[in-house]
Amino acid sequence: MVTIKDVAKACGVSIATVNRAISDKPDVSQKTREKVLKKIDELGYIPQFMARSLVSGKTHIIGLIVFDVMNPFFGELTAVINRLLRKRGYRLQTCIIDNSLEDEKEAINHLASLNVDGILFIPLHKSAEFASWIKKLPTKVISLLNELDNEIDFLGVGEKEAMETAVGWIHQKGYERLLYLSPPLHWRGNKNLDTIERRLEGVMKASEHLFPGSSLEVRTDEGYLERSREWLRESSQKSAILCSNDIYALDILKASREWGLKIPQDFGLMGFDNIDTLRYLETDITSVYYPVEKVAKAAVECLFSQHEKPIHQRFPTKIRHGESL
Amino acid sequence: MVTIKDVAKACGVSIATVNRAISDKPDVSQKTREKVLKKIDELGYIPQFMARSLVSGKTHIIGLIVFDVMNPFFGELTAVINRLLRKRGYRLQTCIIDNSLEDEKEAINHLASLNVDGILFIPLHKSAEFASWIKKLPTKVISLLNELDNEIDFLGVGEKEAMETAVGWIHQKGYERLLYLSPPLHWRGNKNLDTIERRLEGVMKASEHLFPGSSLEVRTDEGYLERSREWLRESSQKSAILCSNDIYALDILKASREWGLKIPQDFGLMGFDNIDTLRYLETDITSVYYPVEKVAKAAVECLFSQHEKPIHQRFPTKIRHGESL
DNA sequence: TTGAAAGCGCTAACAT
DNA sequence: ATGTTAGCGCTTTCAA
Repeated sequence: MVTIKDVAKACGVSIATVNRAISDKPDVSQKTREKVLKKIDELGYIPQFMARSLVSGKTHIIGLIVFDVMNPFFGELTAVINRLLRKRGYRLQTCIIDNSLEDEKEAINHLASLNVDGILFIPLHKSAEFASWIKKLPTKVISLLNELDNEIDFLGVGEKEAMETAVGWIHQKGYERLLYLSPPLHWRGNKNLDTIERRLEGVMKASEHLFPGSSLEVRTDEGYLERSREWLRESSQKSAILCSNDIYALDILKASREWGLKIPQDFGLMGFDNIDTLRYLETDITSVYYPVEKVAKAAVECLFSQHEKPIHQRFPTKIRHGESL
Repeated sequence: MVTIKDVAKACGVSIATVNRAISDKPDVSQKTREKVLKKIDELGYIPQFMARSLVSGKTHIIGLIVFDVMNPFFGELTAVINRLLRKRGYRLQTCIIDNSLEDEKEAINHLASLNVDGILFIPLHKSAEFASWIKKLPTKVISLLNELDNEIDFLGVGEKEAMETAVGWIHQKGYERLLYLSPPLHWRGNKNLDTIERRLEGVMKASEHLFPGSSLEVRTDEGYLERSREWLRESSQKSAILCSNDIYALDILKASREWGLKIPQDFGLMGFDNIDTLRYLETDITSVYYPVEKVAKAAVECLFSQHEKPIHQRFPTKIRHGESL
């Protein structure tokens, strides 16, 4: 490995001079600088980030932890954050955790140990111990989409209101019964993630009057496709399926073809996130638009702002009206 | 920041002892070890990765450079690579370059400077200078999907053969004319990327006999949607559009609805990559299956293998037959 | 079983 | 304009 020492030796100068030349310091003669830069190029010298950052204490890196890179929703979020950080002269280092709780902790730990200037992450689970562990970290941690704790900065959307609006809209369209598809509750014995909890709350609250009693069903387990089929068969009333994310909606759409059912003629369908993929479908699925750009922008601003009190910001969503209801 | 020194002081031992305790070295008394670990927990000490790696010279990090995180194809590739690396005790650090040539170089440079144990990347452009610059790096660099240079390790697929097979299949299905949609050629004055070049070659070669003369048209610019519409109008012969990637195919599919044309009744359509998104479409698009898993696996193996001669491996693709042809 | 000290590659303060 | 040196936080000999 070529070090600054090698360059210095090759140039017949001290390492301090080499450092001056590469750091654009003024106090080097033009001649020396050129000589040094030429040698650096010849030798293929690359300054070690590790050594540099050990001295400076800064990395200009922001860590991002993402648990799902297949869902284009997260791809979009990542892309936006990356762009905003680059503009500020920072780099984004993304860590993928494969829906694993152990990896989640490990990834945060790794980034903190890497001494990154901040960590953005989308929590995969919620627990009091996890939150207090995070609060003890020397690194600034911001949670996205899922609120973790009062004292941990958070950027997301008004989940409950989003669902209330969604249910209201479905009711307004004349639907008489509603099936809500949620991710599993209390996953691995943890508290429900913020989004799961609040979306469910929103659905329940709005349904109290709009879809009372058995006109609302909530389904949270893996067999939701079969159950959806059954549920649709059980009544001839006008029925709608509300999905807590677009992937579920896509699965239902796909299944509906096999079932020989038309949307919206045979039942209504609504998703959440409004992922880009929806554009390509023949059936224009109504979905809750998630303001990814706004959340990303606020997150990056939060990262660089000084604030005493923790930031908890929820942006409003809005319904993107399609043809599936 | 809490350092090993602080821990040592708090425990009344030397930093060497603290190090022994955290490094699972045998030569510490059980009592001391426990005391140290307890203090570490209390103080919230996190060993600095930078300092550690500066000493050891190892990072156990593999860098990955991706230029597009919105396309689920790359998401899938990333996820697979991540999983394989974790199994070997390595971490993946992903850098996103926003389709920018400057960022491409910068990202590689950053990872090399970070002293990662290897770099995987999907080249965004091809040039002799770029290749020789890469070869001078002290870090092992492996290119994926796009071959860069004879001496730089490469993993991908038989692009030319894939396209020959695709064209052959289209011909076999009775199509009489073919429109091939390729990404722009000689982007920003660079040599064509390997995939672009070879796919085009494959199309040309197979078409020589199967779609001679004006029965083949190649379109490479941005206005391909309008041109496709026109091209379809120009003849009543059985026509097929072959896309060099699924995103183009999705765009054509979407446009075809606006055009009031049915697939495959009015024209045939074929894509490349067989991205997961296709599953959700009503029209089951025929596409070339890209063996992502195999490529990822080979790439990771290449990373850890010692080999004198550069590795250049192309996996076979196969057609996933849908209903669009 | 423990401590002292060298040194990883670099930056920055201080000398010359 | 250039060189010398301390030290960033850690690991790893070498002594004790």
